[in-house]
Amino acid sequence: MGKSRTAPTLNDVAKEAGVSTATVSRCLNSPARVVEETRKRVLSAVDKLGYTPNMAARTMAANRSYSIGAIIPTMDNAIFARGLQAFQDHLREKGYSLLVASSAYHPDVEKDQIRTLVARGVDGLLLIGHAREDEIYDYLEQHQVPALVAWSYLPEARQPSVGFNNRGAMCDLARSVLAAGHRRIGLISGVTQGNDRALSRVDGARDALAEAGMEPQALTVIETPYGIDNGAQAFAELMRREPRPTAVMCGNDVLAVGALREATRVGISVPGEISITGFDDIELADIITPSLTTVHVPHREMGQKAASELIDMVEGRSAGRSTCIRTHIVSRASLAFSKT
Amino acid sequence: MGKSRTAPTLNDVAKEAGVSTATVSRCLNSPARVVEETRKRVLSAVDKLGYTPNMAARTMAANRSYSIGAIIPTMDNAIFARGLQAFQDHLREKGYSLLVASSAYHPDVEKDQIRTLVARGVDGLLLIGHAREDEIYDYLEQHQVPALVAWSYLPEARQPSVGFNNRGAMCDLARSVLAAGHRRIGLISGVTQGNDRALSRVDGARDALAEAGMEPQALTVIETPYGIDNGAQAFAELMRREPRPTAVMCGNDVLAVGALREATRVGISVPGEISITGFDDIELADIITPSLTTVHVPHREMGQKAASELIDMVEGRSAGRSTCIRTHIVSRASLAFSKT
DNA sequence: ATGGGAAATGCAAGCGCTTACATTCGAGAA
DNA sequence: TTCTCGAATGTAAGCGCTTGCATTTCCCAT
Repeated sequence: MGKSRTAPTLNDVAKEAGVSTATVSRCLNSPARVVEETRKRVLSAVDKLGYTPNMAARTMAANRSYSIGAIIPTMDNAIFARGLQAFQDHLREKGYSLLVASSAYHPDVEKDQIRTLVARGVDGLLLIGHAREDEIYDYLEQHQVPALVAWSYLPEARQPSVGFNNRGAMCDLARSVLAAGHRRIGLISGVTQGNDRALSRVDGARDALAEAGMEPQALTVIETPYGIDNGAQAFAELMRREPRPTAVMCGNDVLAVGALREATRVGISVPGEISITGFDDIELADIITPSLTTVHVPHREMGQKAASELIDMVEGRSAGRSTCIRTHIVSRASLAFSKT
Repeated sequence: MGKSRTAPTLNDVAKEAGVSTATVSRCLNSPARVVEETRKRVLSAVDKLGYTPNMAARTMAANRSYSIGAIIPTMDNAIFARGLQAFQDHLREKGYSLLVASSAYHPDVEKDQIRTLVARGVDGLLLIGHAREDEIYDYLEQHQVPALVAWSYLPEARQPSVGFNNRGAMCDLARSVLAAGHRRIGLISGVTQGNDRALSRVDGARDALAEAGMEPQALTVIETPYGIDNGAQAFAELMRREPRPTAVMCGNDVLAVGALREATRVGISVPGEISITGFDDIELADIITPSLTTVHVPHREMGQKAASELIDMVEGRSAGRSTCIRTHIVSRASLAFSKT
């Protein structure tokens, strides 16, 4: 309503309502401490003036920003985008805002972003995966910024995590592949350097082979950054290997889609000649032809749980509990019995 | 390095370097105003103490936060995620952080988010589409927060925009459909209420029909929220209409994928019996079978341009220039000549 | 009536930084 | 040598809010 050039402050509201700024502040933050009549007066003044608290000032005075930072490798990938969306929805419900940064899978960038977000006074931080210099965790501790790891579940790690068992899930999937009679398996992994999730998935596949009494060489691993084209290229390379694998497992669905595309391009039938598996179960997995056998990860649930746990930590209700989100294998067309 | 319980402040640095806080501040913000020798001393003190400026304090004192807010309908959709990624990359390069909120296509939620972000002191705001109460623009003006609209280009609108011509692009695409001999066309649109992009796309399709001298009834429009399942459902409904359309244009690729899936499910051949088109050219469009004829939108370019324009506005270098991003039609398998 | 004590409110000191203005310094001009 | 003036630095007043502590108010037991 006001035609004032500058936004109303707590002081303006206080004057308007005929109380002190302290009372107005209390009205807004712990209404119970203010008697009803006063509260009404204050709130109507707030309304009349169209007052909105200045968060920077509040942050400074209370040393609390009601904002949470999240650093994810990339938003390009539907996986993170979806989880992040759920995370932010829940945050918002609880009155927190989300500061997002993305590291492009670059440890140095991530480190920098962490400093930036901490300097911005975030109350808590969501990080993807555990692999990270100890120094960073020290820094976070020193600054008393609670951090929660997601997309990975490692209860014994220094940081609490809300995620899933990448290794176990991949092992289960590999068991299915083995059960389908495949004995020469290719694995297109994401870059494992600084990415514990990618690494765990590789380990999981190895576990299954070992368990079946097979030699490690039965598994040919290629590492490549996540991306459709990279998946396609890696697949092409695997096809040149002798002996050719009869099944290609992929570190995530994006790589798998690339592999599938390449197979189609060069006329290799899937799953006729070669079986392919993915990981994550993004929408794409069910849409593509042939549909992808993959590991379903409940990203929304994870984002939601991560938000609520992180808020509990921030508000001192928890010292950091780890939660394991259950995944399951989704069997679709791309995996079939080995013909050999 | 310090084992102090609390982070070092400007004051600590000043003491360490034997100068006043003003000098330290100047060192950090306008180094040229400080003589070299002093600067060196200060910077090494900064280093030694591991000082990081407190952004809340800075925001408060300078009335400048070096953060930009973005409110997008959803991150679930790959389109926004990708554009947003580019946006934030560029922001970061220029020293800005990104505050993200999503409105779930809900005007009220969006309004609320705008207030929240303004209260948080963002220096500028990125909004998707123009359709919005005037009151909101007044509010933004009153608070002197520059806002830029993206995903839509409307040079004559109140707010500057960096986007593309939704109407023109859809019109072009519809021309191709007509050129392929289709005369009964179905259109699965996103919800147009409060979504100028969706509405423009419908208008664009109508333009092409009118241009070809066809009656408006030749176009059957169904509105549904974006989503694969919704696209499938809408497609099913279109198939029940008499006379059945020979081509179904979709408001975006996600809807188109749904339509395609439904066609496959009920055994309607695409493009044999029915042609389908999308909009956006997400990765999916090229992966799916049959591949989707669609409008290619350079999202990364748009995000990038939006960031640089918005920063220009924030830093007073521009009063808000609008930029039109060029789109083009990508012809793939899903559109073919009408057999009838 | 009155004293006591809890509840409600006010007072004012910061939070860490920027910046207008004041002061100091040094070098060249007179 | 003294004066002038611009450059370098210091001083200190906020920015808008929260919160510990002081003060006032009000209700009830006595």
